[in-house]
Amino acid sequence: MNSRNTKAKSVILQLLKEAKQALSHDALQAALAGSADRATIYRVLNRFCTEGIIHRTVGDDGKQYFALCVDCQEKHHQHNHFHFRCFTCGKVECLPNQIEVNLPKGYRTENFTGFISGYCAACA
Amino acid sequence: MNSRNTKAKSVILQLLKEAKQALSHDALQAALAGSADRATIYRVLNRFCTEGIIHRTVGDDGKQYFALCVDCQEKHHQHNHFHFRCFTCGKVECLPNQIEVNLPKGYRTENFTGFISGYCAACA
DNA sequence: CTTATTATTGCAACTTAGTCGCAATAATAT
DNA sequence: ATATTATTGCGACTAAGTTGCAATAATAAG
Ligand SMILES: [Mn+2]
Ligand SMILES: [Mn+2]
Ligand SMILES: [Zn+2]
Ligand SMILES: [Zn+2]
Repeated sequence: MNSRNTKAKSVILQLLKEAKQALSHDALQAALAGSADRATIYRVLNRFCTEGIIHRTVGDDGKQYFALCVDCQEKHHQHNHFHFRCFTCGKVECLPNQIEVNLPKGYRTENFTGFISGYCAACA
Repeated sequence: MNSRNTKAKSVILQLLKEAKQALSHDALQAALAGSADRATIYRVLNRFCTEGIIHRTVGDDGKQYFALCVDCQEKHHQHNHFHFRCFTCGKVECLPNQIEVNLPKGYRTENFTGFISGYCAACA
């Protein structure tokens, strides 16, 4: 008996699908309008992350943002892309380009976070 | 009557100079060993940032890290570099290479954050 | 040196983001 | 229909960072 289908899970996943951008916990909570508990939302998001169907990035505002995995295969995840947050409209989007970073000899990457904030084309 | 020389400011600056890496608030607080208040440390760091003598980066642990500006001119700051945090020894270092990110047409960068965590050569 | 001005500090209260224990609920397997 | 246990809701908790306010002390002025 592994994963179960629940209201909270399907609604949160649906919201992430529709959004086509990264969402923060509080954005989801607002969209859920009381239909799921605060802690539940956190737990569902964390579960989705470990299951590999969404990925997490930490913004320069110190908040976590979650987005669907798009170019990821079941086994091989590719998350070395930047995220852009617009100060004005607040949206956080995954930028398409994968980034290469030269690490010093012997260093091993476990987690990549790229985050740029500023003004999007519509708001600039 | 602009900026004043205080104990807290000079000690914190000294610690950042000696460290040769990025330090978190709590690392500084521990090093200060009670010689400066929690809030004071935060305020000094924020002041240093706006004065442009240090720069701030937000880690994938959600914490802020502060490091001296090295390649920065008075007017032109260059902070488009990644930072590396080692899970084992905990150090956070500024990586030398400046990074270019292709933004969509019309986007304006205000803030760049690059953060990689994993294991450094000594700890891997 | 003495006094006045005000940048800076210490302290406590507060906010926000996220986690966790535990009992109740409900999805699934039998 | 029943048993199992993943998931939820609630509340308490932690950690990071900010802010108001009165006290302190660095510097400028006399
Ligand atoms: Mn992915
Ligand atoms: Mn700098
Ligand atoms: Zn925008
Ligand atoms: Zn290390």
